Amino acid sequence: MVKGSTEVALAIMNVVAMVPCGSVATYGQVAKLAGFPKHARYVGTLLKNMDVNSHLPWHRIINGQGGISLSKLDDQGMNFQAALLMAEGIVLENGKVDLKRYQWRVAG
DNA sequence: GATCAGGCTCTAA
DNA sequence: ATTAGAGCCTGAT
Repeated sequence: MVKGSTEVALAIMNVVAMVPCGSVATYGQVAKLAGFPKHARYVGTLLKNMDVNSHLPWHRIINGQGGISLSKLDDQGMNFQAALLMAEGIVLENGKVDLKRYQWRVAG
């Protein structure tokens, strides 16, 4: 992962890695915190390339509407990401997350 | 080297 | 509040 990664990728996955458990962050937020408010798309593009071995909370990254853009479905017939989110105590309503309740707020 | 596509967001009507 | 168009950047072909 580190090899071939640009400073943008490093900054993004750095922010993603610091997202607290039980909270979610939007692509734009991660990109902005990373220092690249325009790289909202790249966040997804990057996480897409990331494997589960990345041990990064990529599942905590969702779009601005609190919805999951992924199409990956698990045995439960639901989004694989959604399952991970619920596993952290996050409640999904209508397949979406209440950003007002779970969106990650920067402590500092 | 150029072109196309993508897990998005912002601004305008 | 919803719909439509433009913008930014990288990865793959």
